[in-house]
Amino acid sequence: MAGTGRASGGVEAAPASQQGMRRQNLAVVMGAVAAHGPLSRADVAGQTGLTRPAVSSLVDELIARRALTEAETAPSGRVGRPGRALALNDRGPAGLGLEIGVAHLAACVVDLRGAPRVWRRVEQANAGRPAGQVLAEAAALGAEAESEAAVLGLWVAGRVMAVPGVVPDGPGGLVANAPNLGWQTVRPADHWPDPDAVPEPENEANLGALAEQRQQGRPAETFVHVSAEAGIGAALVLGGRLFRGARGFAGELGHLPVHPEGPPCPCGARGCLEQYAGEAAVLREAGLAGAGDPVALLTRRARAGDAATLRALDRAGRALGLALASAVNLIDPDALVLGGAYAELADWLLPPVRAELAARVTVRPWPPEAVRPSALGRRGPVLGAAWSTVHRIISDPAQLPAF
Amino acid sequence: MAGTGRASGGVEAAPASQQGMRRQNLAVVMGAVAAHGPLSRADVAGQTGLTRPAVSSLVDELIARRALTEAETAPSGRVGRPGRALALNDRGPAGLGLEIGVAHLAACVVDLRGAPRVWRRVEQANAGRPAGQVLAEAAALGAEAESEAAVLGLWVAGRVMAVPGVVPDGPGGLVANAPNLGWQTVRPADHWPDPDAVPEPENEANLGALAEQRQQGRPAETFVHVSAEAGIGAALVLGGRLFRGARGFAGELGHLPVHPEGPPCPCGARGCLEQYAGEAAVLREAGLAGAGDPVALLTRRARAGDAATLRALDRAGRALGLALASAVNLIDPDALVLGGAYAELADWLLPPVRAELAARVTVRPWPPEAVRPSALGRRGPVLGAAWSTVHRIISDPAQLPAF
DNA sequence: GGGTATTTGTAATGGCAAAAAACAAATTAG
DNA sequence: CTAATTTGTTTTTTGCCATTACAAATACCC
Repeated sequence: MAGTGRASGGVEAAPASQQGMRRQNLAVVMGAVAAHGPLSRADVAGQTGLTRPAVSSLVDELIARRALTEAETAPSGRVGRPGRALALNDRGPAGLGLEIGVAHLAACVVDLRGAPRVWRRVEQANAGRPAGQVLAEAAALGAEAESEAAVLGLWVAGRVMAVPGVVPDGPGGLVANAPNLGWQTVRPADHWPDPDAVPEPENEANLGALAEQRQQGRPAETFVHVSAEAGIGAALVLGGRLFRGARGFAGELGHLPVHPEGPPCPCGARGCLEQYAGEAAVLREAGLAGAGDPVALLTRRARAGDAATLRALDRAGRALGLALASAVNLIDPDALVLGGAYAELADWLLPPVRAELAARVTVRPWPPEAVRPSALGRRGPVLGAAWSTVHRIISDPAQLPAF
Repeated sequence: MAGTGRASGGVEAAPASQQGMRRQNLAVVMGAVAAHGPLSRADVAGQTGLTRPAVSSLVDELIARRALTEAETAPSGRVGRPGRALALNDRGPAGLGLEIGVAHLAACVVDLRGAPRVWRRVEQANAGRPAGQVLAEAAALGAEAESEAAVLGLWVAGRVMAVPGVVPDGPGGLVANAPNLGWQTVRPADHWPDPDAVPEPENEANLGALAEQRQQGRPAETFVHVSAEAGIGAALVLGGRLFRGARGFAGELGHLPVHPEGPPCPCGARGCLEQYAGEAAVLREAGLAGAGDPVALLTRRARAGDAATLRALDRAGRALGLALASAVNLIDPDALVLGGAYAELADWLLPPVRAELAARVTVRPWPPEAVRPSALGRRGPVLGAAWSTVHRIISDPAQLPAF
């Protein structure tokens, strides 16, 4: 995965060297500045446990690598020589996020502080079109965003692309399957015009979850991020790290058996959650035909008080709550986040979801507020894609080129 | 948790020091010897990437700490000076495992190589008795085992106790709730006669999972270990590490909603797995009264071909398969292990479990052999308790006293 | 059987990074 | 203006691994 490192696991640890020590301490300093705002060298020493001379040396290197900058000395108000504030460089390395959606392309660039500085979004239907064509357009959008970022003094140090599909582990950068786009084993590198700017693909639900984690001030360490586009997927963040499963298939929430003898699902089973809370099922139950943006349509009808729509949403919410009850009993997260289309329908989905959870999560305390809509909505995946590069740099600044 | 370290997570990493480097490299050497049998210093250097002089120095220290021993020089057959074989010391530090079951006490001591050297087991009913009394008897059993181990040249470097209940995180060593024993917020330290020999409590299902992981030659990195005693619990091993959830409640498989409108459960919900695959439910469905060992009774009846018993077990297996289908779709493990009582009933449970999984896990390949009975059966938890100390020593030998 | 090549383990040396100690610089308190 | 305090750097020390060199123990070859 991009940014947080794929699960390593195993007993076979690498030996520690002096370079490794240096590398880790660079990351420690970087992390302290990232987490606790502008700090002086002495503050960093106090926070991390490193000595002041060590911090000085590390900071020198981080400044040389354009990761940190020295701000002007702030009037501290306390006695003694004032420290010189260190902050993450907002005119240095940056992360590019791309997104290929069913109905849009998006790009954004964020600086090291995490602030989005460049936005691009194009509404266009991508389903069924040749992958090479779509990727070329995404590349053009990304190049535009990069050149606009260059004007702001930013240079892109990493590129990650959100796609609505399965992205297996491994260095290949392969999209194994993206049914809503009609993609099968597509390798972006094969179609990208600039071979030095090929982005690493990643599942959009995973990136949305990373974005959500960052968005929270004190992020939930362990949570489940549910995201509905055409299918229903969940991303698991466990102990602060994205968990992808043994084969990269974790989070297939849409095929949890909700009513064992329920309606058949194209997957071959019966009573899967998608048959109750999937986009097609909700539209069918509400008696609507899917013209235009189905989420907007549902929102309009629900707000107007249409009985069939409200009934369909309630049914979807109860089924979702049932599936999430299984997730909570298994995983014991401290939060559930509804993202994607569910975030926009939260007004109608949350009550039945919370009711089911209250009834079915009984062996541990479960406050209803633990399930909440995503704060980022549709921008989550792009932001997560861009942020994941920033996260990678902050957790290992040694990979930046020295000047 | 005992042995593998509780989830640390978070961005706040500790700074690396030279002592830390040394510490890690001691563990690297130790891990290489533990994983790949007897090795010479040169072999270790080749395997780990450390240089021979570094390995020499590290090995000296490990020998001084009684973690490694030098065996006699083996006739290698190759040209050149033969290396001196290093092996884990089987006359040095050891791990004590204790177990408090509903109907027994158990203790065992394993040496650094993982071999059990001392066994103790007492069949006795512990449910409902005063915790202090039971703990005193367990302490006596443990002391016996320790003194027998001393005769073999082993000294106990850590003590872990398996209990059928909830053990929250934190240093306290607290058993929050063990319904089958009738314990509520019991702190072993308060009742232990020898304050220097207080064991750290840990949930028995978790320890059983650790034991299972070690038992496998090439251990499954990510698997779910289902264990049925009176309740149904699951331990999750994700990426090689035990996962306990945000609050320590992960793996409450028994209360996954299997049939949403099913029979009411004491937990307050309806249709929980325990109402189909729990001990009480199976006995009721089979028309049996719980006299004596209920698992032995069920096995006997099933072997005799009793129709009601077979029907009850089939029903339990299908419900279990349904719940496990949810687990597989969510977690994407590469194996499911049936432990505890389920291991002994595997002949009758496996077919329906596998059938349900085959029908309901469709979005990823799922070979039926991926679900298998535990190889250790009832000894899993004690062994896991003892092994967890060994694991702790191997992954950080610096904590051993120097001589 | 003796010499040579090969491999192992140790000893001496060097380099690197952080810790410790000492010091210069910049501010506030009086 | 002086003393106290805090910051950041310079210098020295310490600890550990890498490199190099070397002694020891075996197999191979003649």
